Amino acid sequence: MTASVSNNLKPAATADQDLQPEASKVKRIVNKEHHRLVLLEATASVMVEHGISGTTISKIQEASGVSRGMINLHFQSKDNLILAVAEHVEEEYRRCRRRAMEAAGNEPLKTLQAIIQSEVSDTVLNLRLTAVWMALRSESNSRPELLRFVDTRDRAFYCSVFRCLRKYNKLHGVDIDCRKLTLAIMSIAEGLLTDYHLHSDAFDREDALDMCWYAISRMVVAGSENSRVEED
Amino acid sequence: MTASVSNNLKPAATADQDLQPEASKVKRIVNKEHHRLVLLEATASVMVEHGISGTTISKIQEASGVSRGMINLHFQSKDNLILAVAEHVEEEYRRCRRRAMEAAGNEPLKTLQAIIQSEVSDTVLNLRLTAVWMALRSESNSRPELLRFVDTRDRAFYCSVFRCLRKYNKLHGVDIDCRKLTLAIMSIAEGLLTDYHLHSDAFDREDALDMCWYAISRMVVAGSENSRVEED
DNA sequence: CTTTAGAATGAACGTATGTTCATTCATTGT
DNA sequence: ACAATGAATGAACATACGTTCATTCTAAAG
Repeated sequence: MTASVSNNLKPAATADQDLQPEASKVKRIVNKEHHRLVLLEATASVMVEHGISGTTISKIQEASGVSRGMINLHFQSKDNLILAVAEHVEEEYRRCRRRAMEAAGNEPLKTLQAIIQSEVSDTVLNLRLTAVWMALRSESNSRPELLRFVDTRDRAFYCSVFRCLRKYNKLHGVDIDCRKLTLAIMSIAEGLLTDYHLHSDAFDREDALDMCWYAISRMVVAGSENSRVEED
Repeated sequence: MTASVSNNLKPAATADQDLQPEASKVKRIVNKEHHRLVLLEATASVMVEHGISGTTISKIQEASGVSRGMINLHFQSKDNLILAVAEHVEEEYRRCRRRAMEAAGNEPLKTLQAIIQSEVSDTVLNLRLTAVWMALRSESNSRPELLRFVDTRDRAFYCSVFRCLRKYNKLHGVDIDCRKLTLAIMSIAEGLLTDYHLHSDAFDREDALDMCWYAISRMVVAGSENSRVEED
């Protein structure tokens, strides 16, 4: 992560070598970082396949191909490794959602649709992410430090949905309860995640998106004029 | 469970003893059954407190107070015990929901409200049930036999909600998509369960019910006349 | 080429796991 | 009161767990 930042500085640093004694160790650091990632990915895979109770050092070693001692060398302990996996997977998810929110325009319902679409897409609803999340969530009662990586009450998510609804209110002169509907929408998204986890084979993404958007558009347009939201 | 059924038959059976040789073993069976329940409850408690990966024979022994060997005597193996806990907790949940559905009248929205109310009540949303469910769900990928006890796609739940909406359609001459809204309602309920699990302390039951019912009533009444559902 | 720093290894260790089974204990039937 | 039945016990066992650390390997510096 931080290694690649100082990577391209190396050729320029010839005059004062004493000031950058670390710059030449780049390749090693990159290698180390590479192994770190291999371990994180392997651990996630083991968690998906064997659940948290089946995630052992031996299985991780087998899946990653690196030696037994590497785990403690990189992460100090297995618990720490699990924590790092949580961090790793959560960042992946966060990055994906941020991209979806940026891509949307400033038409509130369009933005909302983009958010929902992203939430149902295979960048969020996939075996790896859902399985790891469920595993971490089930452990978060006994390991509270895991909670923040798999939370249902993400402020950023809440805010972006809330803003869409508030904007919609102003634009159409209506008065829907933005807080309640935001929570409802977040709840639906959470429900879909659980459903996907338990039925990844039978899960129909389009169908889910359809259901989701039907529900949302009904919640949003209710009471106001019967202006339907089906634009495209 | 089955033991208490034949319990009160014992005094009457004096004429033909040969036909009921089992009737006298009642007290023993009751004792055995009692220990079975103690083990199930203790295991559930350990799962809540330590997660599935922290649920060990030693901890169960400590929590239940019975001897180490009892677990294999009653359940053959630890895996089997976990399965029995799944069965046990799921039955508890199912019984509670059935009661809620029976209590409701035949006014569709009233029935729907009763179902939702039950789903948010402390008989469903409580530490024990949610924690055990989450633990089992996280393991259901590697142990598919657990799925049926913690499924998101419960047919009985689906049907009862669906019927309410269909009845509402007929009653008010509207044409909401019952399938989609049923799935949406189920999704919200699932989302609340996850949220409760991660925030049992901060969770506000009334607030959740409010949110839930606001969302549902908007979904249901949208497009039709602006007949509000706020009756009580 | 030689030296050196730090990454990588994996055998070894102590502990904890799930299971077994010879034994003890309590209840029932005679 | 006395066998007989089967539930309950817990020490003992083999295996698997997470962690350690003396050693080997490798890339950079002199």
